Amino acid sequence: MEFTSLVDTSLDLSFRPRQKVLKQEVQSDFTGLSIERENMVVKNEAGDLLEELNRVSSENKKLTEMLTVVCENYNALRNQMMEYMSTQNGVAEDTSAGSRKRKAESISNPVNNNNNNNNNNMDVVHGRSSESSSSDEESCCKKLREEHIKAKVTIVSMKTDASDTSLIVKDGYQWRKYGQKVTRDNPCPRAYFRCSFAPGCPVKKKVQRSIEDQSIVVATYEGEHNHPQTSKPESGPSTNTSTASRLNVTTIAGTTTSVPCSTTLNSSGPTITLDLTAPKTVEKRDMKMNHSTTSPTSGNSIRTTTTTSAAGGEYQNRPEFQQFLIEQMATSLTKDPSFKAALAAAISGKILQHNNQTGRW
DNA sequence: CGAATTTGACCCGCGC
DNA sequence: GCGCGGGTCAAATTCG
Repeated sequence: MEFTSLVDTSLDLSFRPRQKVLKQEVQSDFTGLSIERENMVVKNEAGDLLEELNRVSSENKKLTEMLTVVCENYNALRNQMMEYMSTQNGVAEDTSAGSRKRKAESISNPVNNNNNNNNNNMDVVHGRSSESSSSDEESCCKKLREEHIKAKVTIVSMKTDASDTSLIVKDGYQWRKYGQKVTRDNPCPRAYFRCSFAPGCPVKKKVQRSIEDQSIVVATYEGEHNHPQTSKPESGPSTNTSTASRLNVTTIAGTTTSVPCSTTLNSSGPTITLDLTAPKTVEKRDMKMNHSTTSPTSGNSIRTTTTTSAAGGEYQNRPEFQQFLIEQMATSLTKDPSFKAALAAAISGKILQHNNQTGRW
């Protein structure tokens, strides 16, 4: 629902009419030829500019009022949407096991169905209930489901040996590989894993080497485990979603724009990479915080792409880190149209409130 | 021999 | 409507 993009709420507040006049004055002073006729032209222009200023001010006022209305509508709609989502969450979860059905599956025997995990069993059970719903509801639920899944996406990057092509990430959970694909944007194959420890565990992960640095493996986790961790990770921190919150691994909540500091390796923005295994290595140049020890088994260190980290607490106090963090936040906030709109609304609201109190404007 | 992995085929959403 | 590409399935193969 990108209706913020329908209305350009950005305001160019850098209106400086005086600048032009000053420029003219400076120019005439510079030439040293202050002709009377030129002064007349300047005076006339100043008058025009004053008029223009008044016109723009009134226009600005109108726009501010319109903006306030738009923001109010936006907030109202958003609240309605949130309410609707909360009421529909149960339904969305019911159908969250996926809607796709292969032709072969419909004619497959029960033995084949036994090979499927409980996900598919749930699919069968809930598929019936969703059949009764209308197509509109179905598509709506699908969108909500997608948003629901989106809210649980965690991206983790790990430093591994570039020669190691296994794409296996030892994160303490038991994964079953169910597919591999070469994607268009990255020549390195992407592997698809499903959590195989608990039959009904909906968590999936995609593992792919970074196109920029082949030694870095990017794992994308989708969903939340409904069971405890099977074993301790062999190296570095756990990269599952439950511990991800503790480690502040990049968790895409809702839309990517809501992440103040996007740290996906594929994104164009800078990356803070916390290597939680070597405390003394700091790559200052690209603000990569390395923190690595040697793994007892593989020797691979795990870098956790993150915004902040409990283990990286000492780095948070570093002025470079804080400055970088502030810059990142400022950048993402200024890029966010909804933030701009909210800010404009807040400012205009304050001004209007102040004017009402003082009776001026 | 059962479990895990590989891999080609299939499905489906999306852009043109 | 068609083609493309990402994601998934499931038969074949490998491994312990």
